[in-house]
Amino acid sequence: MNRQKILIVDDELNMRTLIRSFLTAEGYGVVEASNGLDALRLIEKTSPDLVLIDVMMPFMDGYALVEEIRKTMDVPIIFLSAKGEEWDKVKGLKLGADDYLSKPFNSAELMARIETVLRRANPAQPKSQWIKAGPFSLDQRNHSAYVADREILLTMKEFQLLAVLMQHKNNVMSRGTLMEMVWGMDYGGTERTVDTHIKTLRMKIGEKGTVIKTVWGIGYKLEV
Amino acid sequence: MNRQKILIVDDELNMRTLIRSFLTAEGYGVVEASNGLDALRLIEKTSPDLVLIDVMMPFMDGYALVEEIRKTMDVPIIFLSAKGEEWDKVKGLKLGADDYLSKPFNSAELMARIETVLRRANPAQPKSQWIKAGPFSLDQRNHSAYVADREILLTMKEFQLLAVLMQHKNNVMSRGTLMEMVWGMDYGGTERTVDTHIKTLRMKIGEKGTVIKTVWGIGYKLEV
DNA sequence: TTCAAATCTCACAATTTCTTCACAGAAATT
DNA sequence: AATTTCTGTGAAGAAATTGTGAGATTTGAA
Repeated sequence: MNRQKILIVDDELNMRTLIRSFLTAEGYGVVEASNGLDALRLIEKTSPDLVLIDVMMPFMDGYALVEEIRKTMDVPIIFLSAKGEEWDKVKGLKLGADDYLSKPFNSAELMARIETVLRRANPAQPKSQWIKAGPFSLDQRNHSAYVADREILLTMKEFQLLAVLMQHKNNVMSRGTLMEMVWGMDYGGTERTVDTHIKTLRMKIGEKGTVIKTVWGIGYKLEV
Repeated sequence: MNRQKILIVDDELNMRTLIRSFLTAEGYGVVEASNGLDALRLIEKTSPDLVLIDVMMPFMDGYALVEEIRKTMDVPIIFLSAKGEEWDKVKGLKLGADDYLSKPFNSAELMARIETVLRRANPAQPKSQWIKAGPFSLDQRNHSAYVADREILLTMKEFQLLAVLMQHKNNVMSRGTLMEMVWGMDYGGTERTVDTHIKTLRMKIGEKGTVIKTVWGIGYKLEV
């Protein structure tokens, strides 16, 4: 759950299998795509932490894929040059890739590049991406939420509201404070909106909904 | 030492005395001025961390005073509206006040505003909010109360009533004073309401309920 | 644009808290 | 002892706050 996801984009099944075996052995999660369109779809859907892209692929080649990805996402990208292929380093990096690697490569090489790129991508917050409190854990980057290993799907407001409550677990938060922290300092709406989101949060959390306590006359508290 | 200084500007002595008792009980340092000119002089001299200003004052009213202060200082300011007066929120805040409070107000309200404004002005002070007296301890921020490590659930009025008694432990508090401090200074209800809350407080406290002594003909006292 | 999801608001129901009152009982006063 | 004054307390209902469903509005993606 906490581990980082890597998307492999390569049209050769053997290559994907090989790389996946490297990555899973190191504890990374792996998602695979055999072409550019699948890759774009999977990036949307799974928000990988890193994308490995083979330059030479049918239909949409690596360069084109990077261009597409960069229109919407800022995910780190490493290029893999095809076997024996001439590598145009400058072209790849200019297009927005973060690093490149020429086949054949060995696992140590690959891991070293991956770690470097990932570290560069999240410089000062290796763990602040994750918030944990009681049965909850949130991945702020992926916007994914778990209640005791069960994933729940939250909207933006619900997610942020839960995040604030978790960051201040066991502390009462007034509706005003919550409004300030989630909606912004000078939001003009009614504070009762908080109640509505608390309602749906409790519903989505399910059984354990009672962990969000109402503190009468004050606000809400996440008690864990 | 490190405690924060608050300047009270109000022409009514009673009001200043009342507010001072709130503030000193909370550990703030207090400076008082009865008019705008004195206030300006004291701000120069003592550099308070916060200024409480009554809107209605002879000679220089609150609005004029804020204008003067803002010419040289950026100290946080909270307006107090005069008794029964119509509050022009927009005018006050536009002029540079950071918050406002309408009389009658109670100590908890005042403290909440003060803390919010001070925190906003100086965002690095995790000041603890615990009050202790005898077997009791209260966390005002979390609205949680303990009797000898056992948590008891108090309503707002009960909590504030106990807080006031604790802040003045071993001193007799008349019903009128308690009313003033918990309900606000010119609350219109009957003082016997205090009795009812004392009753439920004693019940919730349990065995040790007798620490709230009745002082016949005068009021109540927390004896610890 | 057009649609669907997300968000916000509102009204009313449900719940909790607060206040008042009346009367019983205790303490002081005569 | 009788009387007066004050306090304890249970209960009713007033008031305040929260829960919630439904519909309006906004946002975001295709």
